[in-house]
Amino acid sequence: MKITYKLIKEEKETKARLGQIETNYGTVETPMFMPVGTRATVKSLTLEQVKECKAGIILSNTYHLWLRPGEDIIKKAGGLHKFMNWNGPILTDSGGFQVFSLAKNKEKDICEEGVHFKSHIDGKDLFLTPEKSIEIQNKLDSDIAMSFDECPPASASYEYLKKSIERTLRWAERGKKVHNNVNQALFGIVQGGAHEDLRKYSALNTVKLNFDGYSIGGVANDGESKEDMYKAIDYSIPYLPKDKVRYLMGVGEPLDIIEGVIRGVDIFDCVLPTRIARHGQAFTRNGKINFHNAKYKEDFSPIEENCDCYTCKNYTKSYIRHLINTDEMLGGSLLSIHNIRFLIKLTEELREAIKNDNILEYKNNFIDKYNKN
RNA sequence: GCCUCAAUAGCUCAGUUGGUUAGAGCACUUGACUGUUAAUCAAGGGGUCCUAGGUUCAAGUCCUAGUUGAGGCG
Repeated sequence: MKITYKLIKEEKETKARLGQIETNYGTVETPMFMPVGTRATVKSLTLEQVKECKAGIILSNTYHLWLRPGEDIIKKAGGLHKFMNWNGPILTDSGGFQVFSLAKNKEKDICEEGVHFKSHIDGKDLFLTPEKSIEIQNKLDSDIAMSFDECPPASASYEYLKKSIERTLRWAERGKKVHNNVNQALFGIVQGGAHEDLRKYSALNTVKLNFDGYSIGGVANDGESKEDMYKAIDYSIPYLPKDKVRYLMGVGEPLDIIEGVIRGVDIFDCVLPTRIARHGQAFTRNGKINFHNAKYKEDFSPIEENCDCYTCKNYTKSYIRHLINTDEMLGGSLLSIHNIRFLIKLTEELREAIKNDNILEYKNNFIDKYNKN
């Protein structure tokens, strides 16, 4: 069966909502943060560790798995779940995001049929189409597949974005036509930068195609402002059906997740927790901290006193600083665990705040501490 | 004892026929990262160019002596 979304409760003063996604690999609660495992691995972590962070759905990526090891090998392995040994739900991104940045000449390389680009591995000429992306995802057998979209930044011109959302709609329809995995949901993606009319148009017409869930794409892209990101959400959400999942792609920072939830988003994904971890930084209630900083040399307290993650229960800042400072792999792993758990815990607390109808109060308290630094 | 070579940032080293304010990598101190081409990228601080003389308009660079180190010959 495909996933089903159940709306449980809407928060009193905001658009935040509590929900459940039932999948073939278990039921997860929303709002929820999904760790990213682009190449069928959440970088530097075992899936036992990811599970211990209480992750529900994890992400993987069509473009990267298409190139290596190839979707046929994963199909032979029995699908992505078996291949990577993850018995929870998986969402695969379509590759649209990767391919957009790989296309050198946006006007020429991105055409009606699909996107021409060179492999980032060997420079080989490649061509990815909406049909191909869905076919690959069908074989990968993820629980949620994403439509192949064009992902231009909010800074793109109005004219460009207008043409782009039209084409993305046609791509969405084409992908839906070839989609044939009965155990896999397919999501549509709303684009349109920070323009109200474009977002509305894109949302209404994507919903017309009747997908199993809807994403807001093209945000947190190319240094766009927070205001533009929030606009993109606000301009899209009103046109999305209440009985389907809403996914804000690529977000994000703790404050953006809170703002997203308040605006009616259910699920999020982001590379930040694992990337900044490998770069030596950690999320905390008092803002991000950087383990390259000398002040942690003799700090024998955990990253956060009350954090329930494996890292905080077992290691000190001093030790983590030492690992980061000496380029030891374990440093990135321990910080990844903390950061993923931090964002997942954040969404757990947001769910609690929705139940208690006090999410704005929660937000204000959070921001107070987070920005104090 | 003699000969050769070397000595430049904390470390390892570039530095042209003498010619602006002596550079790099690493280390150090910081910053950035939002559907991962990223264990990445960027910035900053840091110099008695072994010492003392000399030549020259001008010396890290040439000359002399010394110091320290490496190697060679006795």
